[in-house]
Amino acid sequence: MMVESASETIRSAPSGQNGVGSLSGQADGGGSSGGGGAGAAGTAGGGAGRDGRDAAASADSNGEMSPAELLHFQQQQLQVRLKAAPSEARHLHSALSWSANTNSGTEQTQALQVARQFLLQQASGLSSPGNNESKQSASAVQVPVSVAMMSPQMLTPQQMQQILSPPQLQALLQQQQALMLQQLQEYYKKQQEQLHLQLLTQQQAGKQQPKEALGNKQLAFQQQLLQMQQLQQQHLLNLQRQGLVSLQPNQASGPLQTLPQAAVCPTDLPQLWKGEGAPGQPAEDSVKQEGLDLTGAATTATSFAAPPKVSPPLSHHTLPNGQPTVLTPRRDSSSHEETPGSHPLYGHGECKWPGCETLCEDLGQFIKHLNTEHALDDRSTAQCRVQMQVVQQLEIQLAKESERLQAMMAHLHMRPSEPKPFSQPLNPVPGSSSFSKVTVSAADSFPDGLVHPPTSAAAPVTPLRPPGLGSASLHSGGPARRRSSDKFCSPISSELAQNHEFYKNADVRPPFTYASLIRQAILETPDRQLTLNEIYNWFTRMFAYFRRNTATWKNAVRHNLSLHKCFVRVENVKGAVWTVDEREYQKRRPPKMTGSPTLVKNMISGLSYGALNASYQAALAESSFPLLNSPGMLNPGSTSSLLPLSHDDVGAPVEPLPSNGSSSPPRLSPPQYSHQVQVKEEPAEAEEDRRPGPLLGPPNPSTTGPPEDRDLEEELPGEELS
DNA sequence: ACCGGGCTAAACATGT
DNA sequence: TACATGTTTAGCCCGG
Repeated sequence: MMVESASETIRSAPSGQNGVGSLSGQADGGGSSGGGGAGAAGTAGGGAGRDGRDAAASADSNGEMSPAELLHFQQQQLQVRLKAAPSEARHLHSALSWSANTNSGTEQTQALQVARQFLLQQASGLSSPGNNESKQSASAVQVPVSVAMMSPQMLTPQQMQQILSPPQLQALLQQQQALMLQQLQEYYKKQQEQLHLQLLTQQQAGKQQPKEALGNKQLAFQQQLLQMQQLQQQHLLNLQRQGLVSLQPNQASGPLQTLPQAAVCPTDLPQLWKGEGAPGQPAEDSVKQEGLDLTGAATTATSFAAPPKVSPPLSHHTLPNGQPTVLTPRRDSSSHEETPGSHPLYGHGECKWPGCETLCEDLGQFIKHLNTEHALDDRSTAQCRVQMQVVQQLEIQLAKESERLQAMMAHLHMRPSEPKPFSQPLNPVPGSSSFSKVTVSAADSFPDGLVHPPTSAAAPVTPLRPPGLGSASLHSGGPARRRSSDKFCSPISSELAQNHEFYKNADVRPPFTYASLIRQAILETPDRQLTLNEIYNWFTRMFAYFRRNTATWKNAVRHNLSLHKCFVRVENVKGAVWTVDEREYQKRRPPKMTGSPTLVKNMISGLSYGALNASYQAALAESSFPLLNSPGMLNPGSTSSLLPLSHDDVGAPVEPLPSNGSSSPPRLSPPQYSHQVQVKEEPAEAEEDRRPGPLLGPPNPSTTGPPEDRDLEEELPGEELS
């Protein structure tokens, strides 16, 4: 045992025990075990739905440049961005190509609009610039998501550490980064050519177009840019807050790392180009029109300032002259790649300053040039901003790609899981008996060792999807680990409902405590009572994880039933059944929550994400409440689409608290609880008694609501009790 | 360091 | 006797 417990923490030992599905195992009585059925189903997707579209940003940019210039600039921007941002490029590309084909002015405009829409959507999370608060919340939500997508880091470093060993962490991070970078780079290359063509065509078309149209487009793009900037900045901030950035301090090459820096110091931006530099020297492309880009930059700058603090208040402090001073221009180790003697803005004998290709014999000359031509003035500032935007685009793109990657991994991981990955790998090692280990194996199991690290990958991925997954799988590692989640778990029902398929098919240990699961099982039934065997069946039916290691978890179930007062054994005609005494159940945890400090804390965090954001998010991630139920439960519909958002904001913690319960449905009245308790002694009566209760009457006659609803209700009451 | 909650393992009692 | 069901106890881990 000792050994096992030790391993438990790590969760790596695969033990599977009698791997063979123990499903039937519980043959005896009740038997309704009915096969577990797996309905596969959709991966649900949850997928991030956050739709952006709101981006209201009103564009105001006053056209300070001529339409032609604007177009030019615009194209420039596009090019740059495209180079950097593959996926976006894709969209823009499609839009552009479309226009190119038609070659008609209007159509082009449409194409641009499409592109713009796309951009707006990307910036979705951002709300109207005018509203700081809303902006914040939005960003809060969004950031996490994207961050999560970016890598396994979605979990807080601590969590990761907890779950994985340092080497594992490293490997994961590197894997992820490498993947993403690769992806981006590849795409970038592909798109480069196409974009070139597209841009050319667009240019032609553009010339024929009325200037007004161009102006509009420009505005649109500017808006987009602004939004992007916001998004990115927020994102970066969050990254920093969450310490994610720190995680990958070294890798200088990828966009990933560039991002943080970029956000921090405009001067570093150029590096971005350098780094990618490969294909067509972006710098050159983007530059080509010095005059323009200045204007362009200027324009942007103006628009920038104009709108209500577009720039993220947090990171950037606006200087007196309106320039955003971005934190410190710290030259990080990474950037140093480029030899000490060199300068990030100097390469190939020329100045890499956007829009400036001035040739400089040597570094000294360059420095001189830099100080004279690119001194701290409005122009430079504006250019910086533009560059920042570019970087932001990249960031966004990266986030999107990451998201996609995650989704892909999740997808691949999940499906196969049923048939192959999960079950097989896990079982293999029957040797040990502790099932806890099994879980681990799941993670390891990723046979290919590919990216789809179910667990690892999944974790990050899941933020959206199999919410539980991330944490769950990870947590699966240790029994205890779960605990934390449990606190928030109360809304298990919703969680389960949403990830039902996932847990059903994935051999992931659910992030809930036995007690909560048992309760859930019982509450899901119409009469709210189950025999032990039925509980077993529920476990195996609902969780693939419990189809193995039966002995262990069954013992745990029994143990929990006996141990917790909240589970009441009722002698029934048929035998003994177990019921839940909500009052007791609520007492259990609420103690902490209800208490106040903690509770309040949680509440607050849940309500005002702004502040605790980072930590809170981390907590959420850990808790594995992906979707965060509370809202979801209430508004099932919304949930899915807003997953990310809801997830973040919703205060998971809140749910347990009845406080807001008021909003929710009626909830149980205290009396009901008592009913249940009573029930135990007189089963038959008890049942009847319950029904009277508005909510309870589940099954048949009186009441209606699905089990879940009841849960909610029940959960809420807790406070009162406490 | 302490405490409480949670998980696992086991021993033991009972009933079928 | 074997197994299911319950109850208890003990040890470990983790987070507050």
